Amino acid sequence: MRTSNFLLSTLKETPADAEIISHQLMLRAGMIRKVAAGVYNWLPVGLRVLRKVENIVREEMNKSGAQEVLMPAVQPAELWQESGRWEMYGGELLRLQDRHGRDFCFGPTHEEVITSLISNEIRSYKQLPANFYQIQTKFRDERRPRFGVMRAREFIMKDAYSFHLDQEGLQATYDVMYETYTNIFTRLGLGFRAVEADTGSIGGNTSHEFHVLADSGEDAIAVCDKYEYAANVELAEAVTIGGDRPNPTKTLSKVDTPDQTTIAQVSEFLTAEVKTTVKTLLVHGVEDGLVALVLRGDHELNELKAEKHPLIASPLVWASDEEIKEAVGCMPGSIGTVELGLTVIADRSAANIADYICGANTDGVHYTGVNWGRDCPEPEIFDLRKVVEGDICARADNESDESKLSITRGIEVGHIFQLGTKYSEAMNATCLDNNGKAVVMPMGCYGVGVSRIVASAIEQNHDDRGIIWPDSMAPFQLVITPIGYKKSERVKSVCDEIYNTLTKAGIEVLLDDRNERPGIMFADADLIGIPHRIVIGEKSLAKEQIEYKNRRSDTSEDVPQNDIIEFLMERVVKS
RNA sequence: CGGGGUGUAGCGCAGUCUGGUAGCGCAUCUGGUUUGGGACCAGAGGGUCGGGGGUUCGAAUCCCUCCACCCCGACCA
Repeated sequence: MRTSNFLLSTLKETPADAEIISHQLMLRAGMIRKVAAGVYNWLPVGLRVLRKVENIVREEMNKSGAQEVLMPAVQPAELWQESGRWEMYGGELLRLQDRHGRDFCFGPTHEEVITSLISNEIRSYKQLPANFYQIQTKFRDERRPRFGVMRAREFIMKDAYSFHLDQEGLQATYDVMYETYTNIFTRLGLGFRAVEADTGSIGGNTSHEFHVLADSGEDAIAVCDKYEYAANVELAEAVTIGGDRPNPTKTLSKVDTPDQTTIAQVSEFLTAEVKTTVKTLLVHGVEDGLVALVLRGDHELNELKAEKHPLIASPLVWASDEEIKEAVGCMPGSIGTVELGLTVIADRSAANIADYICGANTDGVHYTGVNWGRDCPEPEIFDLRKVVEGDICARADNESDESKLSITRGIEVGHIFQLGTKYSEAMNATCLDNNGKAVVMPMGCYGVGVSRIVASAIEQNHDDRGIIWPDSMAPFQLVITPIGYKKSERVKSVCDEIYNTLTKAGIEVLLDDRNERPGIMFADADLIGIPHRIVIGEKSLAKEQIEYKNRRSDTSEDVPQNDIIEFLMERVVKS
């Protein structure tokens, strides 16, 4: 490709509304342009990268034995009513009506469509297992789209759905997909990690997320290398801290704490360590009435864990100030475990401390020296809190520095689930087993955020000059920067010859034949992140040398003109 | 959904408080001088000042209203 025939819409200045580096660079490099909140145009440079990712995903999926299909983006409401998600899915589902007033939605995911399709196509266990995928535009009406294509409303996703005779078959395909995803992200040249994950609204049980590791990631991941444990913080198990609960040593006493309502205020006012306080949070129960959740003052509630408790309403609903006043007689900030009169569920660590401080259920008053079993009933114990850096790994058999969790951040680019029979049951997807008996097929589902991968790769690979693509994703492998293309016949003919030879050899070459100053051409090539560059000018040709530079390296090297083709063929990865 | 903020040329911004013919830098186009890391000179084009309504002799500026976009939050006990 020649730049004279290619839309290189680079920007010198950073658009004001782009917050994170990948969004800024995608705009500056002329990869994307915004059409509406969370909706983007892909320009030629961007689309070339997107297609690279798509192709790698497609190749690896095909290798795994999955079959490509294409389902409609617009789906009839009936299918969603059948699965029960028309009501459940909420605001993220973009609902539409056709001219007859019939309800449709723009598909945010395709479990309904595929299950309905396959239930008609697959009749016999002999056709199983089967795995179908597509690469397609999805729409999820995010309440807050942001970060460019990282969290867009319209985006490209690879989604796959597998069907099985039994759980064993599902597990086997799940393992194959785990392997396939590992291959995909390895081929893309990304630093990533597979982590145990919550299954969220899609449903099902076993699940792993694949995260590209980056500080700007929206997810926190707890990792312990020693025990090979990695889990999304949403899910990561928090173990009890500090052995058996100590015996009480203090007596229960009431202290006035006027206007002290937060943990920080109370602990400072009473000159006590934060971890000797507990906070009592009131939420709605499954039945009418409130349930009290007790955490150590320095810990935070993990709402997803709380929602899994059978007595707690899901989704979690916080008690309002009025409800708290009515049930307890005080405002939030002075609630405690003594004579509370509500069901109490305590986090493992909160249940394991003695002589703690909590509210006295009267505004401006707290208790000190509170002990479970003596001053209030023993609580029900449940894992309620978010893990924090330095917690002991749930898989560890002893407490040591090696068994401590570290927390890193990641961008979720892949997610694999074992769905079980949630959808096949609802939509009656059965096949006959070898006894001629109808069996509801267990399902798996496997997603890759194709457009998000593009952004996450930039988060991981950039410098102050721009993007540094891994070879596998680069819009072009090589850029030829001539010095004096329009002035020097010799420069022009050498450039054209190398360009033609390499292009014929299947390498994607960008020849910068604009009549620009070298500084502009260098800046553009660096900004759009082409991994390999050669510079051809009269000066070096006089020495029969051609300058080569890798985008990642600070220095260039001179290559004899006669060896340049061989040199480049060796270094530049063919697409 | 709650809170905050911003809408002026393709991009980045000033002008709004205190009403009086719409500006700057970058980009674009023309001519010239340049040409190894975002050049210089001269000239040119480009704006319903987010939309609608109102006040006024006169509105980018004041008032009302709608819209779009961005940020923060959704942990308060």
